[in-house]
Amino acid sequence: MKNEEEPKDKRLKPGDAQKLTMAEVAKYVGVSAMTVSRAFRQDASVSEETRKRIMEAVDALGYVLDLSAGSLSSRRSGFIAALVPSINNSNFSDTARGMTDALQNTGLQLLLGYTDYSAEKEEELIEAMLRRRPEGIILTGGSHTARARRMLVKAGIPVVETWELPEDPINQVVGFSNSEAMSLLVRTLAGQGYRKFGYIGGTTARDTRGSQRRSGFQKTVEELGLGPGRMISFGVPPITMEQGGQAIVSLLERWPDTEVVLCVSDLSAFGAIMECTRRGMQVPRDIAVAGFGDYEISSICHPRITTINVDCYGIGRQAAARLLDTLHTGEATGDEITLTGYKVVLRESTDRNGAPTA
Amino acid sequence: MKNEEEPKDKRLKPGDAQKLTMAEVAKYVGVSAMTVSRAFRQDASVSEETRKRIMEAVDALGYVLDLSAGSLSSRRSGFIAALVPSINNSNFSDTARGMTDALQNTGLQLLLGYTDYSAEKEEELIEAMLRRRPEGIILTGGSHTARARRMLVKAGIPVVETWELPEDPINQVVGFSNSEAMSLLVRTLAGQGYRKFGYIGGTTARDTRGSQRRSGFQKTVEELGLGPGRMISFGVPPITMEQGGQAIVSLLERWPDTEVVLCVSDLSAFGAIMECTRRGMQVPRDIAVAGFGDYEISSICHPRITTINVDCYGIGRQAAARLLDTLHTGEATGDEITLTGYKVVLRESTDRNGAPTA
DNA sequence: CTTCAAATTGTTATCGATATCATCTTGTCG
DNA sequence: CGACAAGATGATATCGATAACAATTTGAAG
Repeated sequence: MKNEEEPKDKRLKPGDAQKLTMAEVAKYVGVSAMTVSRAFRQDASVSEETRKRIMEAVDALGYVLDLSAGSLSSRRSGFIAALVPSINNSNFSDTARGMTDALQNTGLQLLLGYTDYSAEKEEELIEAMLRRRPEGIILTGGSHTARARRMLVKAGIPVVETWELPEDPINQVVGFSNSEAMSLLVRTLAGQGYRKFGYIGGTTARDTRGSQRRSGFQKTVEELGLGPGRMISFGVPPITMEQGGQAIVSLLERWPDTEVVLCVSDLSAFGAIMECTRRGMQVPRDIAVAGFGDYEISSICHPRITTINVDCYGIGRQAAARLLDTLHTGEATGDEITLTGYKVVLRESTDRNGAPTA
Repeated sequence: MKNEEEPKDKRLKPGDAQKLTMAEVAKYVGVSAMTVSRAFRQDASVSEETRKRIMEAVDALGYVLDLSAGSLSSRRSGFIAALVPSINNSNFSDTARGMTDALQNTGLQLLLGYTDYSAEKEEELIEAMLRRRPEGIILTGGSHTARARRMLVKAGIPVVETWELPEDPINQVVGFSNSEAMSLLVRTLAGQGYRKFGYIGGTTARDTRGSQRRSGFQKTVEELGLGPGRMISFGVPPITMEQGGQAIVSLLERWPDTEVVLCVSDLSAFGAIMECTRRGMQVPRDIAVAGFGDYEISSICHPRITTINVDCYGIGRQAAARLLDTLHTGEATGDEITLTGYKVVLRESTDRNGAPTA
């Protein structure tokens, strides 16, 4: 019944993939493979005329450079590895974009992985990445398994840790103190007269930045003599918008007189605010809420959310830039800490003068 | 002044990166390199005892497999390339996650790139990706430059186009009709009694899924005899939340009696709703709004947003699964179209019975 | 005690580019 | 005009693993 005669035009013919090599391009042009190789790099010495002829042949034949072969002999993979906790989080995808942009036109390509906030997953990924012999690696945070650290050091490539200030950096750092940033937010709000502070975050273990924010909160509230903060832990980090909503409900059940609630991220803050609105409470009139991260949503939603703006994109961009520096200067730069900025963005959700809308 | 005697403990010593090779591991254990190579693959025939000894040596020496060398000789790169328009968009990052998950434990790694909704950027990226000799490639959408198509066909690897149903597929497709999905939404809302439809989208050219949604809207509104839709184009796609807000303002200025506004995505719908709220209009009492994509925000915000739920994660997962199939069956599978589901999710933002809150 | 198949390990060639050094032009300058 | 530097190109070895085939060992069956 099968009609073998049907036109198999578009079908993938195995033979189609004529493995074209540089040597064949070279033969076609009448030069050596080495010259073709040179023609692909701008620095190399090939006469303009030859390069032009070669490029025409490349076009005509449809040759595509094979970097896996190239990187073996040149001992340069052309990869930069980057690990982020999650890519569905726009803070981190902004960071990834910053890295991609910084690597533009450098001949380096980003090899991206998601750790899912897990140090074990990170360890696995680090090994998987190192097998590709990246020329540098960018990590999120400073908590790694012992084996991960060992592999990184042994790899002998520059490492940049981001988004935090690790106590014991492996190499370079591009980030900020999450604890101090949260502290600043607490002080700012306390300066506006708030006294009864609540906090919503995930159950602590996995998300180190989250726990740093939490401890910054706790420490500062106590320093200000405002007693122990009212802490709610809800769900495995990263906590969702929905969990933010659930969390604020339990927080207010337990401590109904809370004046302002700080959240580990804008996403949970947003969920919290929406849940309050839905329950007929007005933010900030009845309860003030603040987030962390300055996600797009926070400047758009109603009421707009007070938050800490973090230079996510800049973290990625600078991390990649530091790496490039180190690669160029021959890795002698040593370790540095590059601090990235953050700032409190006061918006409607903590406005002391009450009702968000008219 | 420089103290050369300082302990350079953590500093990157160039010599640290003792290029360990398989041969050295082999010598250490007293076997051949080939046996070490075998020990790394589960299928290969190595006695358990030998494998154990080798793995202990690998651990002791800190050897990490070099896949760039491996892929050259095995002619299998272990890469799957994937191009998405943007990674800051959670719909696409869900798709990326679906692909990553599907590739788990297959020994294949995702090589991810962002096209920024540009066919030229896509062409560049396709070339960059092909230089790594991926074993398959996943694209978003069906619009590619002529050269991109040529390169893809020539590469002789399976190609999966996603998120749309291209008229002339290169190879396999995993997606749905954006136009029909939008059409379904229009019909559903018309069925609820809405008559005066508005539409908010980006200026069309770049985002092909966006323009398909737009044309689905326009066609259906006319088919239903509701006259030409009221269309506002605002900003270069992907349009932001903020642009959604600006767009609905101009739409309502021009056609104040509009009953329901459909938006190219939930993000613009959200921005539109928030802007309305801010201006004292109630959604859906004064104006109904619907989105597209069922982003997390839409089920959390207030009012909750009516939208089209798309199986973003499933698109990624199935695209990768199709690719794996094709790779296993030796590429003979030929072309197929895998339809992914979508459904209308009716929520408060288009509720005919009025006021969102009590 | 053979014999032969299966299991285990080794040897050699090779993947496709690039580093390195060698060769050959060309042109400038004393 | 000779010498030498700069520019362009080529020949060969090599990067570090794996494919393919060969060799050896082991064990079960006859």
